[in-house]
Amino acid sequence: METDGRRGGRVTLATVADALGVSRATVSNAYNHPERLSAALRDRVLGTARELGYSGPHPLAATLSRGRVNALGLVYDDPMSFAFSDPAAVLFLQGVSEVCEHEDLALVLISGGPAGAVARVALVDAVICYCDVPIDGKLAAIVDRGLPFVVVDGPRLPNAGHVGIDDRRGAASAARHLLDLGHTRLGVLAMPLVDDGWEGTVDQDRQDRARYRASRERLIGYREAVEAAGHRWSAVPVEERLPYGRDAGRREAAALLARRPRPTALLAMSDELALGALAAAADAGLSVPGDLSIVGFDDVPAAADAHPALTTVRQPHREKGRRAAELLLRPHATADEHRLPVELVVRASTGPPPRR
Amino acid sequence: METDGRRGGRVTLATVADALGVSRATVSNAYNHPERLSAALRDRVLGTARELGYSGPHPLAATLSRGRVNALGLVYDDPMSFAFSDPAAVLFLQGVSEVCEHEDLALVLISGGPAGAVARVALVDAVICYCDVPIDGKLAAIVDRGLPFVVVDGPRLPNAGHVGIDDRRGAASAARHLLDLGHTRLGVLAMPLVDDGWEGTVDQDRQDRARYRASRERLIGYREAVEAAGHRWSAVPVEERLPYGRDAGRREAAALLARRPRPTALLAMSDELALGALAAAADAGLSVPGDLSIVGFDDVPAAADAHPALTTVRQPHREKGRRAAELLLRPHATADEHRLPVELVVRASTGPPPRR
DNA sequence: GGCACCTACTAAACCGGTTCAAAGGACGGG
DNA sequence: CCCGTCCTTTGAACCGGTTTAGTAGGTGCC
Repeated sequence: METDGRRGGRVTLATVADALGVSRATVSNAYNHPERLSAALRDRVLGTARELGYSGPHPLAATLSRGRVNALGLVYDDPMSFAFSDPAAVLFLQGVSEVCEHEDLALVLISGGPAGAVARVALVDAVICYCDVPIDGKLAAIVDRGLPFVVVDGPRLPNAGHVGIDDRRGAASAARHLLDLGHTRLGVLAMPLVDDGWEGTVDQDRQDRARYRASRERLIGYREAVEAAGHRWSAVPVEERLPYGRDAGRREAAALLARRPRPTALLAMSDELALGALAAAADAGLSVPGDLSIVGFDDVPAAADAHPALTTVRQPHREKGRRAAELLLRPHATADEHRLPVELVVRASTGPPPRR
Repeated sequence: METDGRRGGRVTLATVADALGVSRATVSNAYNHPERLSAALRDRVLGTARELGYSGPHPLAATLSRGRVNALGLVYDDPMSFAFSDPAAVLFLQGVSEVCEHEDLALVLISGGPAGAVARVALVDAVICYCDVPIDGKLAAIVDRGLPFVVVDGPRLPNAGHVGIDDRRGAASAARHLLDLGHTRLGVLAMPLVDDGWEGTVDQDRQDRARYRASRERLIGYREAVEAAGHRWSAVPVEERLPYGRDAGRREAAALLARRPRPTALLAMSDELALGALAAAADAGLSVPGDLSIVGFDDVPAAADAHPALTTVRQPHREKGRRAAELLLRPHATADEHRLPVELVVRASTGPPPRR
């Protein structure tokens, strides 16, 4: 028997094995299959390990043999830190982390270099792609590595699970709500549609080129409802500002409210944008919903707390996170596509248009 | 030369090496030290790899040799999913993730089993302990493994970095603000102090036994200010409710407001609790700050958006996250203790006590 | 007393790479 | 023509374990 014991001073499993004159397999078993050892030997092994300052098998090495790291990866298409300023993303993360917790998995947030440097080497068993599958390096890295993954809110991809909502229907219900109330002059607040740093009023071509499937679908939903009500979509101004967030919403709304005739209702593609619009309305001295109705999308917690409370389209963010994680854990226990329900939540930010 | 090529069908580095009749070292170099190979050979290696469907060195194996995983761990003492419902924690996470992004590191969220099952095997190079170092399994696992770590908001520990704020001074400034305004009947809204599921009015013994250093320090800060103003601390009721969050704040405040004489000002140990108190005031038909003043702690974004905007103690959550991460990346480039500034932000939720 | 069967433990292959010392060959200078 | 250098490439050790097939020794059964 010529194991190596302590090489370079590090205390490894072999060190312990040598100290006891047993094989490395035995020490390994003491940790991983205690029942395979006699109680006496097991205690001796564990005792000696403690004395030697050995804190158990190196997880990396164990993992290499076993082939599983017990971790779920999450990639996001903006820098990961942006996710933390988007309440919807935070809820989604919460859902994912609930499952990870329950399953004793680590949750690995992957961002880093645009070339997917981190994604290429991240130690994970599977990946949730909370993004619209931009064909940038991150996803490519995941696919190349052959890791199982699920796409959330993006397009369906071969060999990948899918979780999403019916964005089109949700958007349509928001628009229909306003139209039913009698509004005829609408405006739309959009998130960044194309990654070119552009700001302004969006024409149809740009709408069609929107990078995110969710953005495109929501626009189509609005459009279908507007046209179904007999109005021209081209008469509905769509504003886009950078960066994504409340301030962008405020500026978009300001631009729309400066138009004459002024819109009487705004469709925001997210609650963050809608909350910005609320601020813009206050800036302009308009009362909501007296002078202006506003509908959001997402139903984040702040929507209900807003003044007035925001009418919005609810989607189950946490549930999306949970489903995505579960889809990866039990690939075949369930359909690999999940379309979660959306629901219009009417609160206090919408009402009939002003008398005139 | 008798490498093994394709074993079990998996395409490994050896497969590629064999296909080309070169050594594994050469293939490895093609990926990790391209400059050491002639351009011709390098291209041949990479080309063959592509043909064979080899997507580059297995990160796990590479990592085992190198000893570095390029990932930072984060442990939290509640289930990780709770962190996502605490806006202060979310900001902290954002700070950490900014640094990770910049350094091309993955960020690993560690929760799972109370015994630290996940912490014991998580694949990380170092750990941020965003918690008060409860002596539960998670931290023990980290220490056993000999991983470098930094404690945030907790006690100073040997061989560990530290990031925090002056909780005591921050709390004292909040209390002093109210006392300066002329308030004499105060009440305190506390987060859960001891992990025993208890709810009610907290006596001094329980205050001293508070599990979290930050909780203890904030209480001491309040106390010092109160006593410095010549009042008795024992006359200030401290309420504790479960679980941590806005609803707990609402119920704590309701309890305090039911007292006779009624407190004219509330000190909330966090903004979440303060926002709950705002709701409780509305429930009770009290105007803020006319009938009741409220001071929070944290200055989360929602504090400024509240109605009325919340007076609170600002602490730099994101900066805490950044510092913690940087401390681990450059252990000696900087002092291993960081005490960040706090600052009272006076907004609209505080004013003089009602005339009578 | 002989044989099948357990139990407890071990040897050796394996996981999939990285790295370092050294070897082979080309090249330039004297 | 010989020698020292530089550039490529390689063999072999190493990272720190897990696992499988198999061996020694004891037990139960007839």
